[in-house]
Amino acid sequence: MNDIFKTIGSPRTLSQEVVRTIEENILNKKLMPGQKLPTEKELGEMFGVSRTALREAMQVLSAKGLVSIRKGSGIYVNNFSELDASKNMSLYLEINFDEDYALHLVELRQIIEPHNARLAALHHTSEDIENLEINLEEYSKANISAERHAQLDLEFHKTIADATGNPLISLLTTPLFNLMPKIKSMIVDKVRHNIIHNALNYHRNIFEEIKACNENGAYEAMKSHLEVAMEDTRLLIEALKAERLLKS
Amino acid sequence: MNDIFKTIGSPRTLSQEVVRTIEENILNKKLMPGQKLPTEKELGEMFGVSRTALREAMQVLSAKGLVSIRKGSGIYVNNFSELDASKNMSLYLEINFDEDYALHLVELRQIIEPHNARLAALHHTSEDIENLEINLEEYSKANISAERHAQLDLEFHKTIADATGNPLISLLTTPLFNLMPKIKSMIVDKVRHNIIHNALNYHRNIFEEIKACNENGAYEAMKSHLEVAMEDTRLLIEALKAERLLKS
DNA sequence: ACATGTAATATGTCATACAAATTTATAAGG
DNA sequence: CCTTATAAATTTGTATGACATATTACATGT
Repeated sequence: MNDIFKTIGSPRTLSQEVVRTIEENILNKKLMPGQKLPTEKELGEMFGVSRTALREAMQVLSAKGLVSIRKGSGIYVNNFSELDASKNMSLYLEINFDEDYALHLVELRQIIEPHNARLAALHHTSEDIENLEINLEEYSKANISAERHAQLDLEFHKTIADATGNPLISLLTTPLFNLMPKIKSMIVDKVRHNIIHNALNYHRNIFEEIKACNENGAYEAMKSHLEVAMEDTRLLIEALKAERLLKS
Repeated sequence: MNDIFKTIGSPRTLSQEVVRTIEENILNKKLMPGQKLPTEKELGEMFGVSRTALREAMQVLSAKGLVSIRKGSGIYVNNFSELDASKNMSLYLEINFDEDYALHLVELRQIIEPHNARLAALHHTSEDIENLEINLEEYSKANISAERHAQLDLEFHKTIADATGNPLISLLTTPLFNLMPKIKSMIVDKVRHNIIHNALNYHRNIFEEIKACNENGAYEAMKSHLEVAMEDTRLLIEALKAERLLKS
């Protein structure tokens, strides 16, 4: 008699129920990546719902990245990728982005990234070194756009995160790094324009220390790099505040 | 003449196109939280798609947490919450969880959490202190279940992450903390059972340092706490390996 | 054995109908 | 005039049937 009021506030729809069930089965490894699901018609009959409701569930699962739907072929359990996992996080950061976030971002980078450099010095593969070399080579060219520079900057730091050998680090930092171009373009606009060549020297130092497997050196090199980034960000915030004062 | 073969490989469905459009409008602040969208019928006419296709799009947006759909009422732009942003990340970690992840998790916690304690010592509010006190009080009781203990442990660390005043920190660490109960229960099972009271003393130390606004003390207290956690995790991995050897 | 065209299969889209929950309008009573 | 109860209109939830379109499987002819 305790469940009289139970259903109130939780009247889940049929499609949500189907989503939950499939999700559980993927979590329990009863559905494995690559596996083909029954057809929409069959699934509908199995769950006792119409094709309409079932399709809505499948669209949701597809958007989450849990299944991939191929027209004319069928529905397959997906290899849930890191990209799928971090997509919504990146979207959240973009929607809620403001200038305070820029400071919070650098603060967090100052905490994590020196350790990334340290771990990369310990665990990097030859492939990681190659990727960093390729990155630096293009980064040092004079005739590339500011957008490309920002992209290369981002990828430099991502590559180091990958080189730590800790997949959780690259997973969690990816959404953070994705904010960098937006902030960097603001800094270039409002504060100074020579920021690019400044970063190049720091990147070279970090790379050399990582390549030399010098964990302390890599740690300190990254730390110095981010201190400049923090200073630039502080200047940006001040510039934005001054701009607002002038307007009002 | 270069775009003859352009469309191949990107035949997005109508509902995906609708999702993308609404998402962009939310990102551009043209759609604000709380705002009511037109009815499904009207939206369908505006986009030139059937109600079926439009509904599939809305279900996807609802699952992502961007809109909330109220039966009989309408569809409203949602306040995209931190929970929505981190949900998929947590799911990814659960699906791909294995014993190596436990080590990677502690490694990352060792990097971030001492700084959390340090920042919490600097920026905590009186409410943060109250929450930690309530947590410790229940945590010290003898007659609560192991599951509840794990939950309180998790919340203790989450509260400190909130107390840093850096929303990015709590956002990014939440999915990590959500893995803790799973790992803790494994440690209690396989390694030792007195882990609970051990953690209590460390938690008390950390709390006192934070409350006293002692940033270095808080940093060191958290560091010590996590060194124990790392040791326990190493023991767990060894125990699991030994178990597998016996079986084979 | 291979290439090609055709049939069968599966997802994508639309239209219509009705159920169920909410909101709005209406009417009754004080 | 205000409150309340009832009814009507609105809106999302679900089901069914139909057809379009992409893929796959098969059969056919050489």
